[in-house]
Amino acid sequence: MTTRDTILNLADHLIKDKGFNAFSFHDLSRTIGIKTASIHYHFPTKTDLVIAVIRQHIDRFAALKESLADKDPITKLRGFFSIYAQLKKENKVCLVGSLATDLHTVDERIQGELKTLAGQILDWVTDILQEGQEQGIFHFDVPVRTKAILIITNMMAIVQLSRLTGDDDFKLVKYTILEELQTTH
Amino acid sequence: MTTRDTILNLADHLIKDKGFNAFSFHDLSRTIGIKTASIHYHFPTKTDLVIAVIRQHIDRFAALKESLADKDPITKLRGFFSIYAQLKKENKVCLVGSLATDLHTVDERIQGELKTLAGQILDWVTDILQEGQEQGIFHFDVPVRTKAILIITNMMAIVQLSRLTGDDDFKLVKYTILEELQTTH
DNA sequence: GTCTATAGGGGGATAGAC
DNA sequence: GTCTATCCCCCTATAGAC
Repeated sequence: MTTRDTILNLADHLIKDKGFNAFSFHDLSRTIGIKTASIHYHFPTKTDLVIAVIRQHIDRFAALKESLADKDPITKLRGFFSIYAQLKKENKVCLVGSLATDLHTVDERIQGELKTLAGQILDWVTDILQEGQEQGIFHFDVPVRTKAILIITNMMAIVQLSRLTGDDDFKLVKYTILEELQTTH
Repeated sequence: MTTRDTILNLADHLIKDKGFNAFSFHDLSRTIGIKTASIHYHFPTKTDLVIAVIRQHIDRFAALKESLADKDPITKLRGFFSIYAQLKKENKVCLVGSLATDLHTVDERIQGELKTLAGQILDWVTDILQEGQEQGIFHFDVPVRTKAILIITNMMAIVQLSRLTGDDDFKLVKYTILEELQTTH
């Protein structure tokens, strides 16, 4: 792995573990074993680094969506949930939630990139739910975009809240959503 | 209002606006019009200040619960939602969400206090849902504590996510939850 | 690409005068 | 209770050698 990618992945980890304002070039430097000045060669500013982190998420998200394109809606939704399951396993929160709470402290370029990522997530979950509803697999009474927001907010916040109420609450939420979607009311 | 309370309320505002690691004694100093050294007279350390902020939330939450004790479950739930509606109005996020994302960067005493607040919130919403279900006003198929977690996570995260997807999404979520709870499936 | 050295600012906290 | 003065540390970022 290139040094650039090592920095990128570690920054990604740190933002989801500690938040934007708590992670420093020294954190990266110490762990990777290069000096902070060297990091600036790969990413001129902290803003540039965070933008690259978000873009990596956008790319990986698109790749996940693509890899599941011909699967059934349940498999797609499980694929979406696996992102958060991995976060929970590492006791991290999601990038969108982490940066959204810090939104008023970051560069406008970061805010713009984050809106792109959030829009992409919302669009994909909306598509999955739409497809499942049309196939008679998912059942819900509210507009599909609204249902997508409800599910995304459940995921976003349970990785945060379960840090306080108990780690098992993540699986509880995940399974409940999957069950509830497939139940005929 | 005492200087102590002024500091407390401003710190509360800043944590929900910018996050724990982004707000400084200088922010407080500049706005209030006293020097940073004077703030340490009222709160020896930043940790002490944040703990006082959380305790104020615990007290106000208990007061809200008490003031609605003899009301119907729908009124109680609307009262709970009004906390987040006020946050959304000011484009802030909730204290629990803000500090949960920064959890690994704060003192253990803060973590403990925050767990108390989260537990209190979960208990109250669980009680409200239980009462509504027993009265035949609310309808849901999952365990009552689970349903409480789903609703709380919707609220926690929609104040974050709607910073990115659009402020109107808050009301959408609020009304959808209230409608869905009262719908017979 | 990575280093040393350093600039320039901001952070929380304390001592002691008033 | 609030002030001035100060300490010491951490932060992002840059210049220039290697």
